Amino acid sequence: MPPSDDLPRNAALVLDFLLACDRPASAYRILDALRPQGIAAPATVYRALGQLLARGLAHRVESLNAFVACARPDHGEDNGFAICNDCGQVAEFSGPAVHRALGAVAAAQGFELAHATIELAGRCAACRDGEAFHG
Amino acid sequence: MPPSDDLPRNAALVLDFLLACDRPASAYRILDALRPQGIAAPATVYRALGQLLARGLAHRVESLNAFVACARPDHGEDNGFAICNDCGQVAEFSGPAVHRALGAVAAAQGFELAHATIELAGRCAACRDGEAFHG
DNA sequence: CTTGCGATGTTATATTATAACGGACGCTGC
DNA sequence: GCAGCGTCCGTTATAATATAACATCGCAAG
Repeated sequence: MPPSDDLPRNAALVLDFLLACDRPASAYRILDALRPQGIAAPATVYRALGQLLARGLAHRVESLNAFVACARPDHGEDNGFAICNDCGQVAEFSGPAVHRALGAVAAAQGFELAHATIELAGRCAACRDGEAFHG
Repeated sequence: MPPSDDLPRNAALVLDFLLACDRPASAYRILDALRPQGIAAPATVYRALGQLLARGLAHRVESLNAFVACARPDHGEDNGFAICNDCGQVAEFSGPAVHRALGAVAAAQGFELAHATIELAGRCAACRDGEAFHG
């Protein structure tokens, strides 16, 4: 079983909220959503997020200063995100070819790679299709 | 000639500072550095940064919430950064293979790619060498 | 029991970023 | 000239994001 089970209460609350959300949420948005559950301060949310990030159950989307539940907790770290500028949805992807290419770049520089942040901005297929109809 | 010449005064000040810096600087660090030159408020710095970003003369490093001068204003956009966790220095790189791979991932999802953020965290060659000596 | 540690609660503060307003300046058309 | 416009600039205020610091609580190991 995944280590999702022995999560502290607040981390579980935050993870549930992120999973229910279909898009990234800022720490303060999470805070507002979980006030009814007794979460009252930013530090509480950030602590819970820290636990989730450490377990790989959530990711930080740097270019949005926001957080998402991990879509593939089984896969490795260093996944990428495709962020739709129109609808705000985010798709997580793996991209082994991307990692190979990045590994090669790092190796060429003698850079010891610990973590890769890969975030694509653009328009998702659904929003492209929508636009085709409307103009 | 590059469009670096007809820069507004504040943008030129900020760019000079970033070029003099060998590492990323936060907007507030820039602000502090340029107070003697008469820059007094965050908005001023952010406006200048906006002009530089628009011209591709500087980049935002998302994972640091900081800014660097572009190391290769001649090359395309969407360059990547290799960020050393030890010394804080950042190397900008191009990586055509990376772009090809990302383009393929985007295409496979029907995602219309507008901009790619690629940031590697790890240890630069110099810091690795240093460590070899010290332990 | 008691000690130690991880999780939590709470307050305060630091850091990053933008909104909103008005003024100064140069340029263009008349 | 000078009216209109656009860009840049300065300033104040505020929003949004993130962490520091410290007290408490509960539980499991010894």
